[in-house]
Amino acid sequence: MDEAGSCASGGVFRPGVDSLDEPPNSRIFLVISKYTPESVLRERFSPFGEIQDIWVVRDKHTKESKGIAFVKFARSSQACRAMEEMHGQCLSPNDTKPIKVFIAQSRSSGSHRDVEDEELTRIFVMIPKSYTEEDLREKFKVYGDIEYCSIIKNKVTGESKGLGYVRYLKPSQAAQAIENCDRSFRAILAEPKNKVSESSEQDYYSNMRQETVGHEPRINMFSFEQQSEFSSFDKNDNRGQEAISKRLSVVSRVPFTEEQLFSIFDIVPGLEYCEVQRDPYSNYGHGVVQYFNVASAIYAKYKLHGFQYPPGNRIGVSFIDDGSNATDRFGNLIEVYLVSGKNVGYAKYADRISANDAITTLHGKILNGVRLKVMLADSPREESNKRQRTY
DNA sequence: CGACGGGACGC
DNA sequence: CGACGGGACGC
Repeated sequence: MDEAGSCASGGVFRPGVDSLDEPPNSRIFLVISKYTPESVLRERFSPFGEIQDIWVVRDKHTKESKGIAFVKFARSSQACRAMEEMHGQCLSPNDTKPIKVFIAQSRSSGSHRDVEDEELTRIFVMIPKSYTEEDLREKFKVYGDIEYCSIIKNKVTGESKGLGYVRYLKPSQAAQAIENCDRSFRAILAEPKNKVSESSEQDYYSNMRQETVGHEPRINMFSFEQQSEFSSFDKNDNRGQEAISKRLSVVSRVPFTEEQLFSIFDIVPGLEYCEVQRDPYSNYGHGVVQYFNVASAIYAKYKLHGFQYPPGNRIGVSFIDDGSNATDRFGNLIEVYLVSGKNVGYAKYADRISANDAITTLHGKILNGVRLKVMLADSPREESNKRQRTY
């Protein structure tokens, strides 16, 4: 590229190859079974967008699959959604291991390190100097769940430099912001600030456990290896004043049985019970699902709202405010919601100080190679906007 | 004459 | 553990 010798025969410029990473982060890297054919990949990944290329890597001589594949999408948001939805799934019932899905490293980078969410969820934008963080949030919340917004300011005068960051919960949301926001924002992915010192991740973990003992919160972390297959679409339509709780209301134009309801929601660990409520005056299905904890309910709502069951019919899932959520802004238990990659967790602290302490200590730290997100789980008093915290 | 292009975080 | 083919190229 930089040699003066132009493009002779050696270091060729191959448009076909270089376009593999155009636009950036539009190609996914898959670890799959050696027996999964390309047709299955096409079938399972085409719901996420326009597939431009599928390549199952094979041994040059034996032609046997190496259990690796690349799928190129037209857009980065499509690749991100495919990753978010398909990682951890089994493509076939007789597969022994769930598949892994990552955004592929660009070919020119040469690195084989997994691309982490940290690098895919924060965007860097140019904004009018008059913008506040709240203005920024208002402009960019339509693209997804914002974890935080920040603006670069002069440290002495406090005046904006016209540059800002928006951190989303999911890579697909950051990608959609970049793809769809006004061009005047010049939105791009932000370079990670701290070139990760993953060395002390074990320390953070033990710190967390110590704090846990000190303030007696309950922390539950779940591993959701098993996910299901929905072409989840508008997962973002429920950022209203919803009260988070362990109970979910399920509605459908098509009636369902208790067994069917159970089989759907049992996908998420922690299901306590479910029941169907028949409305004799309509043919709609209505049910109530309850989990043992809020984290499971949050995750279930996130994964199953908009799920097609039966195919072609989307079910709606929303929280039922039954008071089971012990969050309290003036009183006792403060809930903290944790997100670590594909895991979600939930903790209760005795007071706001302890909760804030946990947040400042843990938020953004790298645990097991994944960036922790720690937020207050509920804040019904906010007059402006509340965010949905689910991933 | 008259408005384009620029762009990085308190450790 | 689990990372890079195929095709055909400018008058």
